[in-house]
Amino acid sequence: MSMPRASDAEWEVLRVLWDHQELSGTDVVSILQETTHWKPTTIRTLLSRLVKKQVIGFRPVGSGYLYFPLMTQAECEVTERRTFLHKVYGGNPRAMMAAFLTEEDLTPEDLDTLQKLLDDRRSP
Amino acid sequence: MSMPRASDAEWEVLRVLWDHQELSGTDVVSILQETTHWKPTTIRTLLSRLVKKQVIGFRPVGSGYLYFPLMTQAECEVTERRTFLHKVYGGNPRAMMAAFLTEEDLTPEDLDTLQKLLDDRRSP
DNA sequence: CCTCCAAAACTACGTGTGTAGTCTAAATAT
DNA sequence: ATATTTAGACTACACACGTAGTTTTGGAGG
Repeated sequence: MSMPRASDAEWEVLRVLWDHQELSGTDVVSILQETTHWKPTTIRTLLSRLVKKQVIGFRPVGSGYLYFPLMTQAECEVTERRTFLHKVYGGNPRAMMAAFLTEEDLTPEDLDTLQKLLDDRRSP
Repeated sequence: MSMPRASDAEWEVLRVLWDHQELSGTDVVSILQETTHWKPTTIRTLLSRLVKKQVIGFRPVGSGYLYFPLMTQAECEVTERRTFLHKVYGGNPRAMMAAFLTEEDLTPEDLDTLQKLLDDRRSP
């Protein structure tokens, strides 16, 4: 029915899998230990929860498994955006964009990029 | 220290208080019962939790209390934006804006509005 | 084969959240 | 003054999450 959601910590794990396509649990652990303080068991718990939510899958390879994403980053982003947009801006993307534009720190380059995107969007 | 966060359900309650400045618990209940299926006790639980988090305050008036926001909607939005931005876009607002611009449904009017905001932002 | 280690599985625990029931004290109606 | 309704306080409970310890098991080495 409804799209599964990944928690903050799970999202970190997902990022690693999106970057590598397919990894053994052990590899996921090593990679995440470079950037977090999580214990290996913590990381494995997160992997299991993602499997249960069917956001990632795994297949046996020799001994052990390889884990891989079942949902693309873009798909997960959509879910998060919708959730956020609904919660904070009542589903109104204009209000949200306005808030980001007027209140977040954007560099001149950011603004240039946006202008380009906007141009593309407006003149097909 | 760190900004308190309001959950999804709590945010609904907050919206009501932001819209009315100050309301009795009973009024909050009536208002929310028009738009949700929540039982009065549920709504009161949410009010209590918001008080505990110090996102709203209350003062006695006659019998009963009046509840009022301690944080503005803008302040709470900032917290949520930061959280979302960090979780999904690694804190990169450009990536996020790009995603919204290219993938969310924006009407031509939305795009016009954005263009105006962008103009304001770019030419001081 | 038996022992030992690392990978995977299972269990755990405090806190937040959605959702509400129950109990008590105060206001209201008779 | 007493009975009744009700607002607010207190309690509950299942499930998500962050975070990890403990147990089991399947090879690796002797």
